Amino acid sequence: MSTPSRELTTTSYAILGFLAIRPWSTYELAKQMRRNFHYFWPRAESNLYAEPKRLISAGLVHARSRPVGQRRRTVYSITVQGRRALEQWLRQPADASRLEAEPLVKLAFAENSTKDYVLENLRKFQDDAGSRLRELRAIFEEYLREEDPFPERVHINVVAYRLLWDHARADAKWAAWALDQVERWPNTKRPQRRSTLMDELRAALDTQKN
Amino acid sequence: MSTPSRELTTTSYAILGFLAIRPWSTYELAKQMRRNFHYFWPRAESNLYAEPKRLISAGLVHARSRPVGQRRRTVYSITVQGRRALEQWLRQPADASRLEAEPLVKLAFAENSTKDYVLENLRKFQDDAGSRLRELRAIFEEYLREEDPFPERVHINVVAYRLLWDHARADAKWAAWALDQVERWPNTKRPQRRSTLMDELRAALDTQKN
DNA sequence: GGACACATGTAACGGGTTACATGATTTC
DNA sequence: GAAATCATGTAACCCGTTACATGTGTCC
Repeated sequence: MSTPSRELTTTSYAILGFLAIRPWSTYELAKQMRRNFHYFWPRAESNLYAEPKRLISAGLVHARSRPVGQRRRTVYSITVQGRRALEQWLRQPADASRLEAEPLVKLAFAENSTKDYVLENLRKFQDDAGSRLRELRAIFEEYLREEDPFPERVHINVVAYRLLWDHARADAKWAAWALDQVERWPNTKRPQRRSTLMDELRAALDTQKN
Repeated sequence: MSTPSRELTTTSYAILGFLAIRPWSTYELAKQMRRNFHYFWPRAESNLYAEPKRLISAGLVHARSRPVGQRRRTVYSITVQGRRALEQWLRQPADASRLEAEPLVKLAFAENSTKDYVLENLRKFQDDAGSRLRELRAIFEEYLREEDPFPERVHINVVAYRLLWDHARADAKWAAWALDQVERWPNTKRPQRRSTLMDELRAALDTQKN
């Protein structure tokens, strides 16, 4: 077995996974990642231009470049070894998912801010959830019109997109509720009556029952 | 105004925010971040030992170290400038939150795996959501017993924790549903009847109505 | 007095980011 | 034929990570 000198990253395997579907040029890959992976594996596009080279030196991918004017376009395809490596990677347990939410960091220190700024922050969060919802709806409707580019993958995508949808929904709902809560604060430094807050906590705990 | 030579990161401001509550030693800070921030701003603990130094060189924090045996313990406190910097940072709009979900990356390439491995992956995801739920419940109950260490911050924490709770709930629910869906796949490469999948999509879209 | 968890870091490396550059293609 | 946008990268920097090292209290 050929151990690659350097460990590949999740991003490498994401590229490899796309190449297992069909050959792509880097730009197409980048566009595809932006469309599909952006919500759960966000990466700067410039980064994606470096990855295939690592895959090549590990022998998992090979490149074929044709001249286009003075430039050349490189199209990558997966090798047999690449498929094996991908399959093997898929057998390892995945790392836990990880959320990085700067809006929550700012909220956590609200005492040092004003209600107006806190509300503004929440509204932005809400807008953001709203646009995710809209984008996902557009994708879903594409599926319903049977215009999805890889119909043989529909079963997988339906399952995966559903989580993104649920997250966006949860975010939107929470934002509306949070906005309402913050409005009830006398100011950022002082809680409202503790008992009403405890009711909210109990309400949350109750949602687990069903 | 004193522009710090190097831009501070969100992690720096997170530390600064804690120091705005009271002075802490680095170790306490690390413990506190692990407890509270771990879910929405995960960072390796070793990283936290470097941050205060940057804050010091920006004049936002000062250190007082006392010997403890042959070592010394350093306790950091926020300066007046530090408070100003924190307040100013809180006024800027926050970056969008960002999810990195390797389990979804693996799911997205399920065609190259087997149902068993896909199911295993989902079960791990489910367990993970379950333990988050349990940990959050423990925290909530601490609040209900009025044993929370910073009662003057309860209003903020209730709002912030509620989002984490909703996410964990959404994850757990999705995992159960996804497990069921995957069971219905003939195999990882072939979808079940398309129309039943489209029904799932429509069901998702319907959730937005209420 | 050995083991073990708690406490406090340092060193080195690298993946990912931002910023920049420039060729090709379409639009008007 | 100018402007805008699509396509294809490179360079440099740095935050965060992993791995390591070692002191301190405490439990038995």
